[in-house]
Amino acid sequence: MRETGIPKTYDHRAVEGRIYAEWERRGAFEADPNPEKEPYCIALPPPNVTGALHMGHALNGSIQDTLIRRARMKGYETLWLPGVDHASIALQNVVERKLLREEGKTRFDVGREEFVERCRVFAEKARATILGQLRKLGASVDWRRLRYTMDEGYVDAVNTAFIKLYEEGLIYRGSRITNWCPHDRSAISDLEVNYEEVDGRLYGLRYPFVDDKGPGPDGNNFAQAFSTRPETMLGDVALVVNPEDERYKDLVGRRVLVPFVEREIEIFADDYVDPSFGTGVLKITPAHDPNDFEIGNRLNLKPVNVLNPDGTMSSSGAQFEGMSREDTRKAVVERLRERGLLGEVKDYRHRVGHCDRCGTVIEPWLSEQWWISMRKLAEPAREILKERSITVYPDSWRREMIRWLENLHDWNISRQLWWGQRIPVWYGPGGEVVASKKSPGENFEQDPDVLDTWFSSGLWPFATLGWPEETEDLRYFYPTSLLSTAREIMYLWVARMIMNGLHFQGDVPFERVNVHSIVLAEDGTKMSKSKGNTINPLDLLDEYGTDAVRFGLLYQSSTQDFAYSYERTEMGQAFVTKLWNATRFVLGYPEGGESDDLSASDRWILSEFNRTVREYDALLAECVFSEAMRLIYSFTWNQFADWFIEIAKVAPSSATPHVLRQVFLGTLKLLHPVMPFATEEMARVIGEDEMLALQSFPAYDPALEDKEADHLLDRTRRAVSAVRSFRAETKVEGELEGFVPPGIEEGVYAALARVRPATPADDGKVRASLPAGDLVVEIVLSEEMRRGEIERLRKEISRVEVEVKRAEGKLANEKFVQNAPEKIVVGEREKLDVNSVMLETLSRRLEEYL
RNA sequence: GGGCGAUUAGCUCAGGGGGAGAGCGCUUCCUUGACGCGGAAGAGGUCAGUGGUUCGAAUCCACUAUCGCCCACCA
Repeated sequence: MRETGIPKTYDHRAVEGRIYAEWERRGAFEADPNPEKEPYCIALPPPNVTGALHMGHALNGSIQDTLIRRARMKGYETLWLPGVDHASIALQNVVERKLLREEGKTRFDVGREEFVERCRVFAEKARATILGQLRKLGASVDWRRLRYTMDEGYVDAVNTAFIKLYEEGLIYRGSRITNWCPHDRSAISDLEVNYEEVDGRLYGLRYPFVDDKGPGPDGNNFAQAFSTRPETMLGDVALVVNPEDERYKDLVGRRVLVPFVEREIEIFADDYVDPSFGTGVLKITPAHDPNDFEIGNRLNLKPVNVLNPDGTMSSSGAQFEGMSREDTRKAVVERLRERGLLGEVKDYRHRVGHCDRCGTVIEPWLSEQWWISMRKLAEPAREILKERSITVYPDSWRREMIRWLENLHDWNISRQLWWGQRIPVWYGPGGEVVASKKSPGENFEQDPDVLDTWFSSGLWPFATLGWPEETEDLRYFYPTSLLSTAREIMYLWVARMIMNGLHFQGDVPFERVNVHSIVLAEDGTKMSKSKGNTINPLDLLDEYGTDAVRFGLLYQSSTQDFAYSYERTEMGQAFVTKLWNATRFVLGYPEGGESDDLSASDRWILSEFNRTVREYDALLAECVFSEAMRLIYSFTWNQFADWFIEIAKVAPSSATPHVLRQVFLGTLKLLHPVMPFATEEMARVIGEDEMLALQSFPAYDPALEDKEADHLLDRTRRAVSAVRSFRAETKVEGELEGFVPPGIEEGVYAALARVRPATPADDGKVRASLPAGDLVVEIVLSEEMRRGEIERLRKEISRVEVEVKRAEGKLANEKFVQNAPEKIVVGEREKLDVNSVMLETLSRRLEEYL
């Protein structure tokens, strides 16, 4: 064995940067329309420019890069298109918090122009960070095509989409109840509201009668309703009871007074009211509750909006004007108590909406907003999913999206935020409303609002390829091949991309969707900054090496969420080391030319490798990463390293040097998509001239399948293991003598089991009979070992007896023989035969020794 | 209130009608000329519970328990 002079462990820090630079220098990741090749394209889900990448990004990056590199090696014109998202509301919140923390100012203190500039600067910085992290991760994206949702071209696509939808009547302006965030002073969509259980109270509110019909049916001179938000009573415009409610027949049509605002309102009947809830009387506040809004519409009542955009009481709030909604609640309750108008107050656990971005309690609030009418857009998307024109892994998410598409409401897309794409609508001096990219004339004012950030990202798969221009890129790469994403944005983003793709491009945005796991903290809970249990992927990449982290993540990745495990990363690291040492072995192994003189071992490893190629590739194609990792790991470690390398040391053929190198290089190629840096370096070390990234992926070759060699090596390895086992149990040292079992590779067996062939002179000596599946290995023993051998035989016999009985029992069952598949029955018969012979052999041996 | 998923070795998790798997941890042995981030040999599990379907169930079905996650306008 030659001295290789190669360090004993692989040093990722010394390798990764150099190799990434080399890939870039070679233009390895660049893709352009090429009529001679099939396209394969993934549009990277653009990370938000709000900070740094997290573990989810690391996982999804690993997944996408693995698929992309595999496709590239398989000969596709492969484009991974990178980009980042301006993240309107999220970034605005981040910058606002920073402003408050560092300067004690709000966005209103600095003004819109200055604030937007600060957002821009922040975004620039975050973007640089993120792109650096993608490089660290080894992402093989085409950097020339980097897109940003605030790029001029992208904004133009956004405006085009808006104007088109507006002209088609699918975008409209309307005054409705929206989810209002008083902190952001903006409307948000239904999907941006998180409902959380909170311990609240249910307050009994009494409305004194102001007509002359005397007390109510319960003898009181007031009607009582319950509310969790007593301050909203200032906006009450009616009370409502159920028309079927016998108790309140006489209440309908009577008039009561809303305290404080001293407004007289009427009691109506409406089916919506649940008589069993509270008193069965419902207060109607159309400006602050979506149900009330509808009931108010039915009753033709004008809403009274009592809140300002910042959550304080408006001028309609009488004496409470200017107070916060929280203070108003306390004050209203107190004043009611003083006036004897407060009924029961009960503890009440209920769900309250919070702003997804800032956590503020959402106020249902009547305001004028831009909406997209969803019904017409959703229908084609639903059809496409129903007919499985998009494959979704796992399929349950396809059904979930269908369900969502069947029940969705119109989408509020205007935001009263500052950071984002301005709505391309202009208001003229004469009340004109014009949707246009540019000002339609003098004295026109552009709508001050910006678009929901998901409106722009919904165009991602085609806007990144040049849309609305009919570019060559768009024609060649659209629809993209696959979208890989976390499930938390299936509705926010994925479903909308499908709708938009079908609407604007007339085709699906991607052929397949991979819904990946969520990476949880080590304790199985969600990672969150506030809990302080986040793991920074960059730290991991630095400590363990990118390839180890990628392998660990893919090994854990399935359709289930998983708790991040350092063990898996350590496993990846150990795997890299194992490969590195195999590299050193291959490098130091004697060279040999091509030879046809293949041994059974050579043929076996080629056959085994070939089968691995087929299965591994199929698993990756179906996004079954965890199983693919298990398979390639076990081939590399348990077949190639544990057996073939050991055989190559002791029983090589003239072809072995070539086979060893061929299989090892093939393994590096299989692993390259997953562990790009280390495999690239190893290939270089063993003398490959061309970078792996530019080489082709191993293809399955039926000619390499070799059942005979598989069978032979299977028997040989069992025989070797049986002897090793025997040695460990009996603690015999040194070389053994034994009879060579039939149908095995004699040289391999003798060398690895360290068994010298017995001679005819040994025929009469004491032997150990070692069962090894369907063969028996016989070892010559010294006379003094006879006693121990008797014990060992008894144990073996009782074990084999159980096997025989089990098989006999099964085969004696007529129903089993009749109903079980032929294969199973035959298998059972074979087991019975093998074990019967074994039992006979062992029993005979035992008798001889007794 | 609906829906989806999970419950498998001490730990973290794969698997998915025909003798229970991996990594880590544990035990014994091995400084063999790729590798102690290693090698060899082991120990360890009525696959949450109860019923059912089946010749056969950890696997399919129903229910129960526990834990997650989505969705929903009951004040």
